[in-house]
Amino acid sequence: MALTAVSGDEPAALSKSERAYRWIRERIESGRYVPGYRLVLGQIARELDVSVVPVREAIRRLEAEGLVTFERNVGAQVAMIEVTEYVHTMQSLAIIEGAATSLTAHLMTPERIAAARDINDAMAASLDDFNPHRFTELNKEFHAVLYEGCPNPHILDLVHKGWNRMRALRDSTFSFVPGRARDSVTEHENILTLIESEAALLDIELAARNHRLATLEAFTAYQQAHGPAHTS
Amino acid sequence: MALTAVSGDEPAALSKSERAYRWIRERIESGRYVPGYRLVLGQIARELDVSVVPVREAIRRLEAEGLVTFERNVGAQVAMIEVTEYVHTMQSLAIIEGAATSLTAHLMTPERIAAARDINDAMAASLDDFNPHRFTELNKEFHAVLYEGCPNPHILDLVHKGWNRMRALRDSTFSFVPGRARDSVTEHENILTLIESEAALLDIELAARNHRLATLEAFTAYQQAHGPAHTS
DNA sequence: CGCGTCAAGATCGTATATCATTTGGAATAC
DNA sequence: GTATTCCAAATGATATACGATCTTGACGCG
Repeated sequence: MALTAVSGDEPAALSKSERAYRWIRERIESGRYVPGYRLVLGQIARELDVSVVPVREAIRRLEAEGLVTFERNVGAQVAMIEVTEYVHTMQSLAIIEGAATSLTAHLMTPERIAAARDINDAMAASLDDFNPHRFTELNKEFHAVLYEGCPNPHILDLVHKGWNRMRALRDSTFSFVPGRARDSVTEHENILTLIESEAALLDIELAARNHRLATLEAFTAYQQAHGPAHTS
Repeated sequence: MALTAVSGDEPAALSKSERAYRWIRERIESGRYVPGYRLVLGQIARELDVSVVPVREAIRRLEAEGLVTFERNVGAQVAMIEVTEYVHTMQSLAIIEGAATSLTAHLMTPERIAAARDINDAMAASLDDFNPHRFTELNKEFHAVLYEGCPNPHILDLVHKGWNRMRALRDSTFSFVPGRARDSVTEHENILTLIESEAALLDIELAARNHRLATLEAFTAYQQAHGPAHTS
């Protein structure tokens, strides 16, 4: 009942604040809003055909999640990541993702392991004709297969947030450190073998953790050698 | 003018939205707003002598942080924690806090270790004439000494957020599981010994992790035996 | 006596309006 | 030519107003 169709459209079961949130977030995650991009309230409000109030709320949520930074009376911009923060985030991601992987290990079916191995094979195949962006995508998929079944949703959430922070860096470490990709594929296979053989969970956890820490070390070593990249 | 000390002054270097955020958060963390307490926008706005808009933004931020839950057209309330979520949060806290502790271990000065030991001695002394609330406070202080110097601010932040979630449960596990407190003190001393003797970082990490996991297991075992407590 | 319907109050959702702050550039003085 | 001051446009911050939705309890019917 109550066809109050005066204003034209119903709430669509989604508040405008929520719509704004998803809209902005999607644009950040898809890369259309690059790190440092300035989010102007009025402009976004016009594009979404809403007032600024819901947009403000959306940005506040994104701020609390760390996807955007905010300065009073100045505005919001897509969060940037500096080298030091990258290192810290990678380190914590190593710990959390390692734990998530080991917690998921005994739930891995042969099918899922096969799927992971397929992805890793694709990564190996792409080593010639190397495309960092593509490789990073596959890398993410590979690890997602290993931890997405994690029975602890809280840890899973932390892993996702960690990956989100990483996206602020254009194409992850593989863009900078050429040799790292090949080692990475080898370590992937090693992790899969551990899971298949039902190795001790701690061994799996440490393998996954050290895999990521090795990537981080490759990055920092490269930084040392070549001077800081233009990450700001 | 200035009927109330808070009205027409200058911005005081703090936006109203920010003030509302801190005000609500302080009330939640101090326990004045217990889990489940309903946060009514208009009421809070009147108490702070501001309009509802800044209050809304504050609550959005708190929502994104997980301190409050929100339902459309119904309102916000201080986040509650159910048993299953408690287990998941404790598990992730075990992992993160263990990592934080080991990362901080080699930065621990003899003074800080002594401070931690003093706190643990106080915990031991309070075992007779047991007060769960007091014991929980000391427990938090003890661990804080062990990880607050963590060089990775990101991990430190995660530890804090984990503890925040825990507060939603009245007085932690020590209220339920009488025997656990004594074991806890022993394990604390064990951790301190490991740090003092500069044991392998992994051993320290696992000791800290298992210490918390043991508390969790004591809780779940108690749950099994006595039926679910009234945690809602 | 129980259940459905409806109306009133409470509360949330959003738009509009106004004030405050920042920022960039033009005008002016040196 | 450079530096400084000041003004105006852009943008953010907040208040107020009104419509939408939910909750609650009264009322009538079976």
